[in-house]
Order: sequence, then C-alpha cells, then structure tokens
Amino acid sequence: MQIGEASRATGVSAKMIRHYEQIGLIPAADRRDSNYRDYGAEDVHRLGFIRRARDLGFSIAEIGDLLRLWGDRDRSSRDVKALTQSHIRELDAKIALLGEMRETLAHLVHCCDGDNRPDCPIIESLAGAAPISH
Amino acid sequence: MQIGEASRATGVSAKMIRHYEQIGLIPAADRRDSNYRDYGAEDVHRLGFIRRARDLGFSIAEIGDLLRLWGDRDRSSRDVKALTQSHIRELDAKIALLGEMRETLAHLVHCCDGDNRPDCPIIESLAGAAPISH
DNA sequence: CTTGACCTTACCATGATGGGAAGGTGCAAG
DNA sequence: CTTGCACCTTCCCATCATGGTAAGGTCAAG
Repeated sequence: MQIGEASRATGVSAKMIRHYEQIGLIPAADRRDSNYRDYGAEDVHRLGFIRRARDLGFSIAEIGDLLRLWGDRDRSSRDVKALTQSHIRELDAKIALLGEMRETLAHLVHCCDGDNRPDCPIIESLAGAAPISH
Repeated sequence: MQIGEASRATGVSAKMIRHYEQIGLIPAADRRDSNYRDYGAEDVHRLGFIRRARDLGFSIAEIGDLLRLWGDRDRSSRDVKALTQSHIRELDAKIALLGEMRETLAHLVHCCDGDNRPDCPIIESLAGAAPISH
C-alpha cells in the first residue's frame, strides 16, 4: 500500500512516517517503480506500535528502545518494565510541576476580584516587590 | 549594568534576554559606546516579571499580554483574571492528558511480572494484541 | 489529453532554550 | 605597553515532534 493508506490505517501522518524513516526509527520502505514507498502488514503493525507508544507520551528515543525490545525474542520483561517505570517517573515529575503552577495560579485567581478596577494580586505577584515607576 | 549582571539578578539567561529583545517582548536595551547593552532598574524589574510568569507556565504570547496589562494603568483586574483562568484551563488539560498516560502505564506495569521471561503485557499492548483497559 | 488525487524531495516554521564560533571591549597585573 | 582574562557582540545551528508549502513526478478515470 502507499504511504497515504498506511497513514490512514495507523493514524500516523505521512509526513511523520517519512520522518521516522529518515531518522532511522523504522527501516527504509520498499519502493515501487514509480519511486513511491510501499508498505506491507508488518510495516503497518510497526507504525501502529509507534502511534500507541507516542500516545502514551514516550519520546522517539524511548520508542526506539521499545521497538528493539519488541523485536528481541530474548528480551526480559524486566527491561520493558524498567523503561516504562522510568517514563512514569518522568510523567509524574511533569504532572507535579504543572500541578504546582496550577495551584499557585488558582490561589491568585481566588484572591483577585476580577472587576473593573486595576488592583490585581495576580499582576502584583508577577511584579514582585516593587512596582514599576512611571 | 551589563547583560550578565541583569541575567544574574533575574535568573533569565543572557541568551534569552537577547532573544526577548529580538522578538519584541521587551524594548531594545540602551547601548553603551562599546555597543554593550545597558540595563537599569526598570529593565531588571521587567525581566523579573517575565521570569515569574514563565515559571508559572505562561507562554511568550501570554507574557506579552501580561506585560501590556501590567503597564496599563486603566486595566481591569477582570482581564488579568480571565487570562489567568484561561491559562489554568490549559494546565488542567495538560495535567489530565499526562494523568491518563500515567494511569494507563501504571496499570500495564502492575500487570507485568518484570522477570527474565519475554512475556510482557506492556509490549503486547503497544503491539495492539490487547486493548488497554483500566 | 486533461483533471485530480496521490506521491516525491527540499526547505522553512513552530517554542523556548542552549551551544559554539569568531571577533570586539575593558580592566588589572606583569 | 602588553598580555591575559572576563565579558560582550552577532551569527548560525541544534533540540523535539510536527506541520506547511512549493515544485515536480505518477497514475487512473473521464
């Protein structure tokens, strides 16, 4: 099948399929006489794998590791589990950071009247100790 | 003061200070005879404002809006509050997305023995063999 | 034979930041 | 005075994952 059909079948844009090939995440696709890329069931399967991993927030580098583990019959599930736990920790760190921002802002919003007057604890907090002189 | 001192005083790298000037987020700094940028108290104050907003996850465009509101004596706190609430909703969306990833992965990790054998529900789920349930 | 859908490569853009090269400036110590 | 060093300048390139667009080739149906 052509790249467009493979894209539709997997939810990975044709643009990204070419990109993944270019950076070596997937092997170079077969070519027809027309020079069009040609994809088979295995390629589509691999692209589906990549899309699911991407949807779970794995980076390209991590997806490369996962693909290697996927293709390795002698892999230990320990390795996969460790990679995944490491990724969960990354997610937890991001969530914690965003959560802190969210709470700080929620507090400021709570303290802000939100009326027509200029007095605003949000701006004052961003401005820090001393107001600008004008 | 020179850019390095302004950087140290605000926690914004010299690189980013030049960048903010280049994209028009801050006015072009005064120059000395040496062509070195020269920063005063007001500039440092503004950079501190930017750094705090950045630390709360505001985008450059949003920080531009906040700077305009900061400098506008006739602003209504309503506008600042609305901008902040909009940003909180963005943060909530990101947190929810990351949280979903996290929970899905936590479930898979829980189901994975993590031993020397290759059988691994994590890889199987990515491969599309089984739906991701939680 | 044209039209339109599809493909190809190549280049540029995002947002926020860092790295580094090549060269100018300023100040203190030799 | 010269050397050395810290600091500054501009310019270009890289990240990560993705999209856009342009210029052109391929192919099937009308």
